[in-house]
Amino acid sequence: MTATPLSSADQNLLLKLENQLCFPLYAASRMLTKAYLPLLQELDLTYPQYLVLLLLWEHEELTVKELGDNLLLDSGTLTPLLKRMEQKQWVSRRRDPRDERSVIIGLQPAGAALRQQACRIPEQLFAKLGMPQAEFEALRDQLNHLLTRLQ
Amino acid sequence: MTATPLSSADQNLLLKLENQLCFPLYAASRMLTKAYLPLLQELDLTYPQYLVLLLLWEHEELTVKELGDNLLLDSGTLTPLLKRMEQKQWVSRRRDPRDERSVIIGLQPAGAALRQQACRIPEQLFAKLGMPQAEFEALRDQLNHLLTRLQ
DNA sequence: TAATGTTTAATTGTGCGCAATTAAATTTCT
DNA sequence: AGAAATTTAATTGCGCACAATTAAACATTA
Repeated sequence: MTATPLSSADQNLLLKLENQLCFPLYAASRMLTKAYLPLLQELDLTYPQYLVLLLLWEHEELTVKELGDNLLLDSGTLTPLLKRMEQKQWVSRRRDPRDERSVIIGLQPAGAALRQQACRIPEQLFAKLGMPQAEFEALRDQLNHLLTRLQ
Repeated sequence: MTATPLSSADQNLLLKLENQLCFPLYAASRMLTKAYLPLLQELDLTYPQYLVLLLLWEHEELTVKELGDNLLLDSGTLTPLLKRMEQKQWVSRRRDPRDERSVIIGLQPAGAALRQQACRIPEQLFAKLGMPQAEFEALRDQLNHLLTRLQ
């Protein structure tokens, strides 16, 4: 299969930021994370720390590996992040006695208690967005679909 | 306007990663940037550096402020990034003689020359995605729309 | 069982992102 | 003109992201 050469006019169009998929994705992601900031600051949380808690509120205990598989983050990101969360007494870290390679992350009482205050965040953010529900769900589903393509 | 309380079952649903907008956005953005990596590494570029060049190929000269307005990045991010690009002789940095507060970023020959190799990246990436064109454009347009909401 | 290969976290080093502060230049107001 | 407010970059400090390497634990296989 031979690549068709593009005219330079076509290239000019393709090189514009707004015609690409990646830039709007990159920028919207950062702006949306920024919209979370005031809500998360009340809980002294960063966005990736909030994601870790979302998973732990659902599963109680997860290994670093499992957290990484779910969040698509590696130990280079998670290890220092989890150590900071341990210092704040939100999570615990211990080796799995049945497989000493794995580190099990558990919820401490303070981390479990945060759920009460955090459980309103999704609604608050949805309200802040002021986006029709159908549009919200369509975009979310397309992004989840893209995500499966990218793995 | 009074907030309607949610059932705890509803809250459980809302707190799941895949039901939120932000996580798929955050994860897809990182994974898509990662898909650019092999293409950008051939040019010794990072993704945000590539974005700066996309703008300069179009406009030849832009101030740090204008770059920041376009990319939604501030000087805390751009200043060190542009200094690294200056060291590699891709861009030039000089004060605007008509307004000494502004720093004008221009293209150096090596930076202009990169365009020849980079102009194929958008097509290569689109091919790599293997996504129907209509789906690509719909997602891109929805993200651009979300982006205007978030500004 | 001993050697080989794989899996899992941790570590190291680099480059963003961004809030907060500082300092200089310019604009606006009185 | 002079004072006050605004704009613009740079700096500082912190927390991700992630590639690459290391080391330990476990699994597989000869």
